[in-house]
Amino acid sequence: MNRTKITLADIAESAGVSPATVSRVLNGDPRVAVDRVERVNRAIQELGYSPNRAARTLVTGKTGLVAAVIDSNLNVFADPFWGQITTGISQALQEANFSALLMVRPLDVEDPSVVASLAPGQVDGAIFFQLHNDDTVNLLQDMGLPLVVVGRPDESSKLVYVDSDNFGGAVKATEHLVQRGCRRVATVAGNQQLSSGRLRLEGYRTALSQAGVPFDESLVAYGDWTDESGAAAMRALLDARPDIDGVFVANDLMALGAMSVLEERGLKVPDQVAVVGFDNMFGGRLGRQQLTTVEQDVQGLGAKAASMVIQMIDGGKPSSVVLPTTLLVRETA
Amino acid sequence: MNRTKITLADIAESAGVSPATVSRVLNGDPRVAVDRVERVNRAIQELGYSPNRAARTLVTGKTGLVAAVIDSNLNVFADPFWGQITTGISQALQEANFSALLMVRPLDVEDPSVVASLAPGQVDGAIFFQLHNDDTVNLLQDMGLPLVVVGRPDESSKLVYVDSDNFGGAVKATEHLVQRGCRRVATVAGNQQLSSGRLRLEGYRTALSQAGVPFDESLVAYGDWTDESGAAAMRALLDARPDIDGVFVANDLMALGAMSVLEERGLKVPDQVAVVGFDNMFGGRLGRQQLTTVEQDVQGLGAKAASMVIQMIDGGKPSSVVLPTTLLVRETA
DNA sequence: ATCCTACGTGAAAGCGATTTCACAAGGTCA
DNA sequence: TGACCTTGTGAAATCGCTTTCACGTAGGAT
Repeated sequence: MNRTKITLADIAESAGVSPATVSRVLNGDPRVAVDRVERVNRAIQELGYSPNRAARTLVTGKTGLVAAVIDSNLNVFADPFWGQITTGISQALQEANFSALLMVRPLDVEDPSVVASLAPGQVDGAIFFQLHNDDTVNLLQDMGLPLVVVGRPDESSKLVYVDSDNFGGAVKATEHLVQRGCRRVATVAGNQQLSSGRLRLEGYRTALSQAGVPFDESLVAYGDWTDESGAAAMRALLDARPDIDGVFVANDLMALGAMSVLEERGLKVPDQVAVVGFDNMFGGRLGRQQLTTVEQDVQGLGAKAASMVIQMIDGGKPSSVVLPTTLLVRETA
Repeated sequence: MNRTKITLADIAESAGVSPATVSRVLNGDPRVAVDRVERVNRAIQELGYSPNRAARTLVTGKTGLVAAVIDSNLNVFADPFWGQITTGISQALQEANFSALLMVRPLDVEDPSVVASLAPGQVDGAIFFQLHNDDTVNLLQDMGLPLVVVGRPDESSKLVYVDSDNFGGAVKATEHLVQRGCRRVATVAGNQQLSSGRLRLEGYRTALSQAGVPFDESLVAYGDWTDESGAAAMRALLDARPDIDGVFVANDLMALGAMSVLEERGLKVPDQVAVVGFDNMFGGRLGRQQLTTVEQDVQGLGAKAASMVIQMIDGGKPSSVVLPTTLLVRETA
């Protein structure tokens, strides 16, 4: 219940040394005599001192802060993805003695306040999520801000990113359906504005073409990641091609919708139509049957992003990373 | 691409005024002559200046930071709740010119690092989530840290909190089942370690007792919020009491599990057994049928928590708040 | 006219750390 | 023994901003 804040000077006095020495002890300078180190540490203990961040920041120029910036326009609200990745980020930063500053902002607008809060000296680095518009990010990068993007940006972009292997996961999922004997493998693709949506569709196409199956436009339908849209897409698919016997759905929530349509139509999963999802949401326990799906390590994604920013802060030049995804074969395919 | 940082002094020089005047303009001091205000603002624009936080913090003693502290022991990972509430917090803070500092830490252990990072001078306030152990929080409160808890703490606790009306929501859900004509209304209760779990169960009991229905232990089963546990609980319930014709399930995910069991047993929802959930997860679109459920305004919860902390920082003494919940009647009851 | 008040402004003193620089003491080498 | 390092320490400057204080200057009251 110590109301008055104690400063480094107090420690110095209490330990009978100079402030400089206390500072050295605090920063692990090896040149300080052992007995003094001990005296100082004891004083710190007794007085319950912890150094003032602002003061330290002011002189060193390092804030110890990394911003996690989320575009508030895309509705991450309902997606567990969001909680997982921030958890990963926060913990990784923490281990390196950084703190995570959370910013939920509309990034599509050219917003000077975002730039201002990330200007040199405000934070040491930043992690951006799934942006449509790279302008702000590029500007900040040009200003010298160490910065990593989660999700794949435009091809042309020079930004460093981390992403799950959406493409590879989709390939595995589709291959699995083919190997299982499916002859008419359809897909419910996700939002094509997002790289994850595009890459999962591309994986599907690639796997089929590698299996010697010509691409068939009528086997592709699009959703927007929600289960409703998955149901609608599945209906459209079945209406156009009743002979479908396998479907790769670009995320689990849409797979849930798709499966309810299959049931509606009296089609047995996986015997008549096999289903593979993506995300491993709720461990595949999302629907009535255990969903066969592709797992991505979302928390790992966050942790990786964090460690890469830290690397950049330390002057490193990490290159972009794609984390592996795993096919989990369960009941539906 | 301005590599060298510009300071307040640069602005002063460029505008031909003293640093003091620039500072006054920055802080909206009304005593500065209009023409000077304009000169200063122009200089700020031209040089692209934004004030250094650390320096400001150092002199004012205000960090502009509010910590959001989550117990990493409880698996918030998979729960969309988490993303929603932090979004609410972050946006509300932002509007008041505060930033959110994210800390995911094990709170059950007496962790000195948590206390240290929240010690006076490090942040202006803090928001805690769902804690089992109040010790750390109470300590920090005693140290004078403005602090709000999300979720209801122990009765004995003097902490200020925000919570959804779990009790009221459960009452409404149960009443709805009774009014609908259900005679044997069971419940699948959630984790009783958490206040939300306890209060939702209590709401169920209260509603029944108000309807003149005596409490029946055999109509209560417990889960741990997962759909698996919901399924297990539902099975136990049906085994013990095959005459159940309505069930209030303490969250939507468990309701999902419960409904799959009902279907397994060939029981029609809602005709033979009516089901009401809690949370309005994914807008009730979680299962095959549109789930009747209780909605809570999670983002509002976060926003409220944030505004209360800010109030406390400004010297106010806000009292705890319980936000209303709404019954959404859809297909399952 | 004289005095007082009010207003706008700038000089300068911090805020709490880090870090450079100089210095004293002791050890080494010739 | 004297010259030269090495090592540990403290004094003091510094980071960029806010804020007190004192100082003109102008207007109002007497």
